[in-house]
Amino acid sequence: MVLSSFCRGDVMLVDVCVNTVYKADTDWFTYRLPSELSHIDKGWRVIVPFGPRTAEGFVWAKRADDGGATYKEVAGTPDEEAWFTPEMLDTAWWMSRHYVARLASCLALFIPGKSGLAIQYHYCLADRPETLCDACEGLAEPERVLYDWLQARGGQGALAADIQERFGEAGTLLARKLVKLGLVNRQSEAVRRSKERFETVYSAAPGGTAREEKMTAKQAQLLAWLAAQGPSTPARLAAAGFSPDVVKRACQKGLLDKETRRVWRDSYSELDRTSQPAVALSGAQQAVFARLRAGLENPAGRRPFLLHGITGSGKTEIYMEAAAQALARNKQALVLIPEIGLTGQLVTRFQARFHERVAVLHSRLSLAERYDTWERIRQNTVDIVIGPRSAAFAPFQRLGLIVLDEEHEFSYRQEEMPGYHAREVAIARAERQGALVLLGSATPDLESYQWAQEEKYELLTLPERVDGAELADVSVVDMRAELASGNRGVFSTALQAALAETLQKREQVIILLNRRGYSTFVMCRDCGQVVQCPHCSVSLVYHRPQQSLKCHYCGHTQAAPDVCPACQSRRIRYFGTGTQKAVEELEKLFPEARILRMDQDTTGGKFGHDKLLNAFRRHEYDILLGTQMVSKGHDFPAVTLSAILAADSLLHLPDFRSAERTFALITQTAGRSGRGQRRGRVIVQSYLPEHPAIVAAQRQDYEAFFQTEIALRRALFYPPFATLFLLTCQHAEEPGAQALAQVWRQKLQQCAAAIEGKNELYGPLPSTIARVKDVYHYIVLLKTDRPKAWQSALRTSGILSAQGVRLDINPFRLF
DNA sequence: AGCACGCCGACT
DNA sequence: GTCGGCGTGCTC
Repeated sequence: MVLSSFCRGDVMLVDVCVNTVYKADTDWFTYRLPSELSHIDKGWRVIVPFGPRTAEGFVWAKRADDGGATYKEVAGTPDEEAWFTPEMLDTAWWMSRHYVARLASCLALFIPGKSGLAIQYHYCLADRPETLCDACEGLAEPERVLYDWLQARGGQGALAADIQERFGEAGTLLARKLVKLGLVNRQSEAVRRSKERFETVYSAAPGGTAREEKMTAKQAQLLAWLAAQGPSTPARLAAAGFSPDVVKRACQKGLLDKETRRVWRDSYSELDRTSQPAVALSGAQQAVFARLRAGLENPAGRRPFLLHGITGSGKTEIYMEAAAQALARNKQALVLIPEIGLTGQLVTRFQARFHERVAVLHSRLSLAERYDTWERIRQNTVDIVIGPRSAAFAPFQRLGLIVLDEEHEFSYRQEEMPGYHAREVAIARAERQGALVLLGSATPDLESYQWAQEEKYELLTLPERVDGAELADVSVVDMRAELASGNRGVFSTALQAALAETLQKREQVIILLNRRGYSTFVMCRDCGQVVQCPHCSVSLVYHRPQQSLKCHYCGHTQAAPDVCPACQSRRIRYFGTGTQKAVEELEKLFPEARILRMDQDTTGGKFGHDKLLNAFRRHEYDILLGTQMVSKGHDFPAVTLSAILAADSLLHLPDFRSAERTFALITQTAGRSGRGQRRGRVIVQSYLPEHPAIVAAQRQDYEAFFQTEIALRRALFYPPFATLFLLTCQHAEEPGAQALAQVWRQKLQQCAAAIEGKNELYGPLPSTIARVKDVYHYIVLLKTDRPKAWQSALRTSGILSAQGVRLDINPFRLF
């Protein structure tokens, strides 16, 4: 019997991944399990002492004591069962090795908010022996004030948060000093960051009606109402005219059953839930779906599917059919989307078809709401989850399908450490749970398409729009010629003509300009000085509504100057066009048009995006002008013209993915046009119309773009042919950042000697934006065809415990 | 990240 | 002689 090895007297040890920042190369620390916690096992969340701190930890392994050393004890657990399933533990392990990250930080991703516990420090006066009186008398003034304040609070003491509220940041330091002097005791307590919410519900007791003779008229009414309406909360009963007194008496008489039940918090549950039946699939869709169904039926040897479907080809219908198939097999489906709020009607359509079986995880949900949704997933009460990349870590136990919509989007990569890619995590989890992966895009990531060519993925295509709609007609306007002919505005003559025509026909327009603000930089005509952010190495952007200059990197704001800050000249001018100025120009050109601006500055609040997009959909506006967020997956049938004002803005960035991003941006924007019965037009304004990315985008020819770009990647040794390791070294002083980068370059050079294959090392180089928020950034870049060897070499290089160094594997940008 | 230890300069 | 600066090292 397995239990025999756990007999009484055996001391059990656990290896615990501590979920806090520390500088050591180890992934776990060993603790003793006290006998009252002997039920704790692999995958449990625990509370452990860690140095002078109390911390949250995750049990990685459990074993019998070898008597070799003494260990601290596990202090407790916040849970009644293991938090992590074996599959989650395994996925986290894979992530920690693949991304060269700490195991605890990978495990933490499986918890909403990355931690389930908040550690509260509690200070109270020590029982003061007489010997300490002197210390007390000799206190300096600030400590004295805190001491007296604590004394006034009596036995209850104060939390660190209370002290900070009263005395500010300095209060924490004062409190520590008092602890050191022995005048004050500090205790730590771990509290759960999110608590379940319960509500009371009343229902008619089964035998209640049999006692009719004892019932008052009101009570009879109450029972009848409950019989009709079902179990109800006190609030609902009160609203129906039954006072708390009536309910209480009825309950005492045994007429009612009182019950407490868990409430699932979800501020999105009241969204549009109009029912929509399944739509019949077209021929091409059916062919694609047949492959997917075969994949769902026969998991053996199955690869991830890449669905390359042009814009408007009905990818969402395929996702829904595949999800329905998974549900029919009693499996769960996860639909990942780049960012909620920018997903058009995908959520609405899923909810319309699958109703309450769908849960939406939203980046703007509160922590409590996220916790509740995770609990519902864990309890298997939802079958379909739609969410952003963080949803890839939800506690599924019977996944049948993972969909990544718009799989090329960069928001699938997490910028904070560990810098994972949701596609890679999805594939890792799917392998472990036997789920099918479906990646969908009109402009697949070059890497994904290459894997499809190499048959690591199975390629599915939807080459035509549904209902015979035609792809929009794309024309490119050479802005150099426009400038030569004397038009210095942001709207070319061709675009102005197209706008006039479209507005006259009462059709809608989407215009993309990838820069927010009014003017993109401010320069003095006499000394040539451009106004820079005092904390970052970027120029400040003029925002007209506030009459201020803003930094788009750190948020620094200052008043817009009338004279040059450097030479006091009055010949200071505003250059470049952002969305604010573009709207202003548009208003001058078309005074009658109703224009809606959409960028980060106009989309605040929980439903910021939805509000604007819905107003545009209701045709309350003629023109939608904004940053990239206007180009993402929306479906507006009345839009027949879309335009990109500065299509080459991304091409100037020093990044090997610039062309890929430009092609995707143009194609996606073009896809917004002509989705209804009328054919759409697209106007692309560029100073580099001959660039291959723009030429291919004009023809909407992904295949051609892929062929030229992949050849470049191969020749220049870039992903998918190389794996990139990007080290970013940060320091408050520029020489410090450079020196740190130099040290790491040398370390990498030493590693390279032991790793065969192609390894190319670059740097130290100042990052494109050398300073952000007063911190200097230098980079070292490694390109290699031996990623596995480098992952293990870097793991033992001390990088996990190094100060001011971060490592990204295949980062989504290099600058 | 915290916090302790420890090794040198400005004060009683 | 000692208070306190922050460099270095550790967290089972």
